Amino acid sequence: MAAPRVDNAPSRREQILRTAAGLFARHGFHGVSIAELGAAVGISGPALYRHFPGKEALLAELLVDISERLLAGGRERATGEPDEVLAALVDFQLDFALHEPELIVVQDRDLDNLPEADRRRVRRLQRTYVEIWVDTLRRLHPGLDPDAARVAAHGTFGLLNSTPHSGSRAAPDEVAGLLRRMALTALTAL
Amino acid sequence: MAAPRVDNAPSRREQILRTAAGLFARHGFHGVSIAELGAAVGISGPALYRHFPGKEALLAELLVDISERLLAGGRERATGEPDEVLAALVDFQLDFALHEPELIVVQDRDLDNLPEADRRRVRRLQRTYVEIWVDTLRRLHPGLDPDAARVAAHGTFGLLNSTPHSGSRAAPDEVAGLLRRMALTALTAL
DNA sequence: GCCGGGAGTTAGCGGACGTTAACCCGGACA
DNA sequence: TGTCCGGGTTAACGTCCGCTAACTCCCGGC
Repeated sequence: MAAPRVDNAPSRREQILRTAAGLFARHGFHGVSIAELGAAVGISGPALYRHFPGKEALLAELLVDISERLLAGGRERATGEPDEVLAALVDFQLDFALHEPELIVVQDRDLDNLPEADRRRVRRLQRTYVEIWVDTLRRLHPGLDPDAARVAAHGTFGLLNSTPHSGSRAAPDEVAGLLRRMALTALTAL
Repeated sequence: MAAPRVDNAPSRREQILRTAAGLFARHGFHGVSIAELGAAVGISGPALYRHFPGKEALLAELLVDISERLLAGGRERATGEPDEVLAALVDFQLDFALHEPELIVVQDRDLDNLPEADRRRVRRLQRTYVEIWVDTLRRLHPGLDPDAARVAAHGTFGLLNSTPHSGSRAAPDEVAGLLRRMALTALTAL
């Protein structure tokens, strides 16, 4: 009975997750109460426990889902000529950052509010995703130091993920084009 | 039992601020209790109120100080040929990010845990700092759209500030060199 | 027409946290 | 030498929060 219902539209659950992402992004995990979250989806307080075993579990589901989606997206684009792979990875990460900025924010803000087990799992997923970037960069620039590649990858994430912070009201595709160009240009400096 | 006051020893206040920065960076503002913070500096709990009127005031002092230092550093380097100014700004921001990663983290993680007044003040300082970058970029690339310049500036911050997230144990000056090169290269893509 | 269970409600518990109160103590100095 | 006072202590208060309990209601299947 505790088995997850794999129905095709548990809309409440998803609504809660989406709303939680927004609130956590704005106020931080500890800055959002169960009651507030409930109110934000139109139910109140303890009703959330009909859908999630607890607040931490909710955060865990959010973060695991994000990192799994990033990893899956990365894997889909990992094969081929390194320059094309890199371009695809940049576009993918950029798309994610532009379309779901809350998730980007939550992921690096509240990672350590997770219980140990989930945190380790998320870290593992993230590390694997980064390794795709590292491998691609090293295929493109043979002899590049792995640590340097890792620094470059994280730097590129910072660049591409900067849109949530800049709160730019400029036209989204111009922002996208600019950041893509900056990222690809930066990565020629290796 | 109080240690004899050595002149250049950091005062209690400073010790508290420094320690708070580290703890806030690791666990977030709401994730650190007054008692924990007190314990971390060797006193316990309410003694902090001898030095600060409250927890929020402590955070405010941290954040205002950070953004004032950034702005001051930016202003010092703002005059001269735009390419040289830009290089100096990159080096400055990079230095800050490498030497005080906790402050970088706290600044964009806990900004909205500030009381209104302080938050507005910090935002203002930050905006002014960004404008130095924007002006420099537009002097370097005449006709560059101001919004685009702003996006580019924030992107560069993201790139340069990525070191706290990457937790790289690579040699610091190699990291610095790599990120500086990436940033300056990226900014040629405008 | 019953009835079983998913989904919601309010009441309440226990613990943590920020803050205040009341007290203490050691040293600088008139 | 007596007195202030800065900086520390512990106790306690009030609030908020996560979570549980107990109850209600709607609705689909037999």
